[in-house]
Formats: sequence, C-alpha cells, structure tokens
Amino acid sequence: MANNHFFKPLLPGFHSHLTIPEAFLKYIEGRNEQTMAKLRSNASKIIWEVKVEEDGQRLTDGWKEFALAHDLRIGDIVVFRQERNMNFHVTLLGPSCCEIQYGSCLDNENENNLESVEDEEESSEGDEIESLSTESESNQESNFEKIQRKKKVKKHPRREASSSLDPSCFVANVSHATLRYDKLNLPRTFARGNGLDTRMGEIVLMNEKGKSWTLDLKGKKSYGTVYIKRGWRSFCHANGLKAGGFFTFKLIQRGGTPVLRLLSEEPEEE
DNA sequence: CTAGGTCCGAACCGGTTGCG
DNA sequence: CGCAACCGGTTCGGACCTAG
Repeated sequence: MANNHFFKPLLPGFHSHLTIPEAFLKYIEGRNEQTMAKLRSNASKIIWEVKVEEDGQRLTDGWKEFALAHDLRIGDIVVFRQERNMNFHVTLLGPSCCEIQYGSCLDNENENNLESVEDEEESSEGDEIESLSTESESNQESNFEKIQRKKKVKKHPRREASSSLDPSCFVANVSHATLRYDKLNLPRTFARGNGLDTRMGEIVLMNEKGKSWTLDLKGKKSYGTVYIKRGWRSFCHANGLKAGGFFTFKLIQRGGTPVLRLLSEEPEEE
C-alpha cells in the first residue's frame, strides 16, 4: 500500500483548484490518463470525486465543493496521504496547527448515506450501483447538501468551537433588535465563566484603537442572564458595527470594572 | 427515532421617568 | 398633562439534550 504524503497551505483563491506538487507526480502511475481523483477525510465517510485536469496536476471540478463542505479557509493546511494511485486521504489542519474538529454533525449523518458511495468503489456491477455511478455527480451534490444543511443547524461550528476554547472571548451578534432596544445579551456561559453574572453595575467596552466607552451591566436575576444596556447602540455607531455583523470581544480585565475589548470583525458571513 | 424537557437569545410589553 | 424614551421583566420560538 502506497503511503506517500504531500501537504498544501491554502492561499487566497484556493477554492478554484489545488495543484499537486511537481515532485509528487512521480508517485502517480499513468497520471496523464487520470481524469478523476477520490478524496476522503476524517470528517465523514464521503468519497469526493474531483476532476483532474489534463496535466494530471490540478484538482478542479469538485475540489471547491470539498473545500466548502469542510469549511476550509485561507491559512489552513491540507495533508494528502496517497492510499491508492489517485485516491487520497486528506487531513485538514486549522490555524491552531491541529486537526480541525468538525464535531458529530459530519460524522453521524454521513454514516448511512455514504456507505453506498464506498460500495460503488468496491463493486463493479448491479442495478443499484449502476444507477449510483451514472448519477455520481448529483449523488455527490446531495451529500454536499446534507453536510451543508447539517452545518446550518449548528450555526457556526468552528466559530463556536474557537470561542469556546477561550472562555474570555465571546462573539456578539449585532442584530437590529440589539440596536433598537439598546441591549445586548451576554452568553450565559461567558457571563458565568467570568463572574459577570454577579457583578452588576458598569462595564467598559474598548475598541481596537483603545478608546473606551462605559456602559451599564445589568442582569436578570430570575433568569440568570446578563446584558449590556445604555450605551451599546452608541458604541456600535461610533465603531461602525452594523446590524447583521458578528464581532468578537475579549474580556481583558476582570477585577473592578470589567473591560471588554473589541478584537475584530468576523471575516466572513454567509 | 422521537417526544418532552431545558436552555438561550430575540422580541416584546408595561411601568417609570424626563421633558416640553 | 401628555408624549416619548428608557428600563427591567416576561414571553416566545428555535436549538439542543436526553430518556424511553
């Protein structure tokens, strides 16, 4: 069994295609005849069929779907392990240099519907298989939709994961309502984890340049929720935080008046 | 797998306050 | 006194969890 590897850092524009390193091509037998590559990852049991361009070096059609389904981003690193000639297992590494964790949403869901795709690889005949292979593209698309749909349910799996890694950070959703009522609810876990649920009074919000605003920190005792009042709207206006955006805040001071610093706007929103 | 319970945040409501 | 803005509490609906 071949066990050759190569890796690629994802650079701007990576969605359009992925180029196999020149030096790796010697491990691909008859690469000029190869028209399709098969990719799989730990995120699911899906076998992704990706078109290989004539020179046998570029993965094009299907790669974008693979990248989108795995929520790949600029700066991520993908490690290809050659399992068979043009069959690769792909390991996906995030900015933390660790393998990206997709949670159960990709795992469970795909257990059922993807076995059939694997069967397609093993078998060579039979009505069921034939119908699968003739519709392999749409089949792949439907798998893609299932992942997407599942991901939608969990709004921002990776984002949530990253914010949960650092308990002093939270992502604020600047909705029309928060601006209208001049009130921003703090996530309970964030408030509890940082002792804000017992420290009503004032809170300081600081923008990226270090300018600060003092706002009211209120709590709903009976429901255990904590929110920022009076000043949230003006802070948003002053810093150009528009409705519909997601902004990350980090608690940089716990003692005395708590201080939240605006880190940056979330890079993308769909 | 599904129904019921729980949690959470958005939206809303009614009382209070401030101002003309 | 009346209106508008503000404030704190409540309701509602969606997401998630869990037991059967």
